[in-house]
Amino acid sequence: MSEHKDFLRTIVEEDLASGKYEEVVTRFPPEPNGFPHIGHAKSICINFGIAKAYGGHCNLRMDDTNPTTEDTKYVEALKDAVEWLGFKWEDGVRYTSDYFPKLYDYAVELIKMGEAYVDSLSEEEIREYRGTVTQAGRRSKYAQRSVEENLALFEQMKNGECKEGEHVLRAKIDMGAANMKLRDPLLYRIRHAHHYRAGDVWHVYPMYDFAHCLSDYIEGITHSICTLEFENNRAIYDWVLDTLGLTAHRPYQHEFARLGINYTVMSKRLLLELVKSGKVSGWDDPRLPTIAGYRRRGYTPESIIHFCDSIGVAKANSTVDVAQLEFAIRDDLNTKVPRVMCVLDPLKVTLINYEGSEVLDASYYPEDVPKEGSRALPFSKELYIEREDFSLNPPKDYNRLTLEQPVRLRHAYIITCKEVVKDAEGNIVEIKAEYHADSKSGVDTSGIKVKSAIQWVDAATAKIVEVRLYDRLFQDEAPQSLEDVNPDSLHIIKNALIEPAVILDRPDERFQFERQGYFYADPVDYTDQNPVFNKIVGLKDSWSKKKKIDTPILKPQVKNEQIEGEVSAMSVAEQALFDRYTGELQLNPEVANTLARDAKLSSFYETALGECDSPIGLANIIANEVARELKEKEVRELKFTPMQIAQLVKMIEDETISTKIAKQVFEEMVLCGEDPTHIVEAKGLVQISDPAFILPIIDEVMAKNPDNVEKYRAGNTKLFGFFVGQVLKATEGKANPQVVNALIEEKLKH
RNA sequence: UGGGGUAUCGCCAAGCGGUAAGGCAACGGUUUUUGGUACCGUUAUUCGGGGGUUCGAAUCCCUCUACCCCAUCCA
Repeated sequence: MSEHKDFLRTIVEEDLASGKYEEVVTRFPPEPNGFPHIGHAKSICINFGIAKAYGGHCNLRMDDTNPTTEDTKYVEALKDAVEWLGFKWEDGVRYTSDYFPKLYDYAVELIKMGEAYVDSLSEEEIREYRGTVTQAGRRSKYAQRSVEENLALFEQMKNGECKEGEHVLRAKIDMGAANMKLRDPLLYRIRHAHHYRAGDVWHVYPMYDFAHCLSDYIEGITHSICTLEFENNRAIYDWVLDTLGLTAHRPYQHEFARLGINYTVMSKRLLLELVKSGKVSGWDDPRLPTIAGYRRRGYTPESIIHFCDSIGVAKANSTVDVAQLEFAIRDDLNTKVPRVMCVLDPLKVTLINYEGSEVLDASYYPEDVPKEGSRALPFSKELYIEREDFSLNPPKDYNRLTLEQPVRLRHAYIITCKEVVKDAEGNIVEIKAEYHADSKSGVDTSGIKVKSAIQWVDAATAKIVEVRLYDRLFQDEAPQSLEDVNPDSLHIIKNALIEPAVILDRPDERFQFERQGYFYADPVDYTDQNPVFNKIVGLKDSWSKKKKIDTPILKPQVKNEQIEGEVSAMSVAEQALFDRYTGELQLNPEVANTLARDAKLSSFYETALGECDSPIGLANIIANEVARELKEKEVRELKFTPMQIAQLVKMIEDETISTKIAKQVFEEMVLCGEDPTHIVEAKGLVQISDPAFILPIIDEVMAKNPDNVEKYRAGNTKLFGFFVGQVLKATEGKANPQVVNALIEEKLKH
């Protein structure tokens, strides 16, 4: 993690520091109705990570309130994912279904309080009564049922005496609420379904909005962290807990943006479609962004965690470039994994001047990886190299084998091409080459300069392996449907050749096939008879990139033009005020506009005007500073009065205080409502304009930052603000900024 | 369209009135028996647009724009 804290950690730290909670308790609450994907990994890292970082704990809870979609196989997958990532949950796995009895009791309590009712409208009617985003809904006539009737009905619902859809339990909140979620949300619905865990005892099941907040409360959760789409639900979350009076040590919900990655999909629906349609082999298909998929592909838990840490946590919807994920796995594997040689597309090479065979000792790790180990590498007359590593008509900057250009066989000798053998169609089928006996790796005395070293295998001892190459599953950067799948996302090479140590010694399960990428022995299909390797990720390849640059694609640089919308017209009264402000009072039109359009502001202004005859100064501070305070408050809720603002403005006008100090004083007034004159007096905030006092401070600042002085004099005039800021800070804001500016300018000249 | 959110480099993302962090990507260069790694350097006079307040604004005020979420008996 970088030094900065994300907003969630900032909140947690504040809550801990203020004593709101003694210990942080979080939870990861998936619904067991699908396989977890890397978006869940982000949530896991956040929830478990925060708990760990602040010495608290995190629960794993299955949010299983919908019996028709949930299944044990998903809870297993969820547990696996958390475990594989290396996190530990507190005690056993929790289940919302375990709280069903408690939840039922809370519902009964709400009914008794008159805060919930049994509604018997049909599903369509409920929808209709809910209204639309612009129109208020209307309440069902059943909302008038008595507490007794509601109690009896709810009991019948629980006992299975009602049909599905016949009744629901709803909270009695507000059918006209602007927040649609608050229009008497459903709390319970009837389901005569078998619950994978609770069995058949229940006939009513709680809805998310009712169950989740209470489950959090029951578990003593402090910070209930979820994704952005639940922002509107927070109002119900708070309503339920507050209405039930569960306010003592209650949790609060905080939302962050879910993870998106380009060229893939994260929606449960699309993932399920992919699996069901057979476009992928299963939930653990290595092309899928599921945890099981990444795991099978060969990603390490460390790489996933580092990735999640690297992308940050914020509230802006965003799509992370898949390159960032690929970086995380390369970066992790680079220092961990042995290097071996594998030839994917073999081209035979016969060494015409070599006889017999030998065994080379080759290190598994390059010099820059601090790990030890080597393997025996057989070498003889017949070898295979990668077809790509030989060229008859080499492009510019081609570093590999050509008719004229020798190349080193990694860990072995330098070879020179002598003859190219072609078949009837003109395809190259074999290279006849000479090796240089005095060029053996490590004891090279040949003096031959080569431009690169290439991988190879010994024909006699190489093993045949299956290699599965994966490309992005979708061809569209932001795929919308299965239409966008990449038809070419899987390439299976049945006859790749690999050096024997990989198969015989099995020094690891992940390897770097030199110059190609990182590969993983498939945990499912690998057998001794048919070894299978999955390509995790390729190496960075600046060569193939370079070749592509020959045909540069010029993106048309279209800058979206901003459309200026129309400002709504002022009412007659507002217009009259505006005219007076700009005319008689000489206010800036913008300030006048702000004041005139806001009744709270204009009345505040009018009152203050009676106390002080500097209309412009008053208007500025009211339209800017006071406006902020009045955004979510009424005038009577303010601690300060128009008269006090008038006093403040007077002090600015007679230069007792600078505008900077005025801001400070204002902050104080907002909090305590004291007279500005008192605040100024108590804190000694009188402005200092005497150069004799300021000059030494400037000297000090300049002496402390000689490099910045130099930079400024070299032309970095942006640093001017830095110096002013430093001097102001040193005087706790009391120095007259205008005087400081003038003095610094003078000082910095030479 | 009511309400709730969000906008800082190609992609993430710090910043909370005083020098526009960092990572990924890209581009140069050095080292290299992996066209890998590592290392060095370059890449935002500008923060969605326009105004305003201020000595000083990405940060405060006004306003406009764009995008996301909400009208499942899903979570």
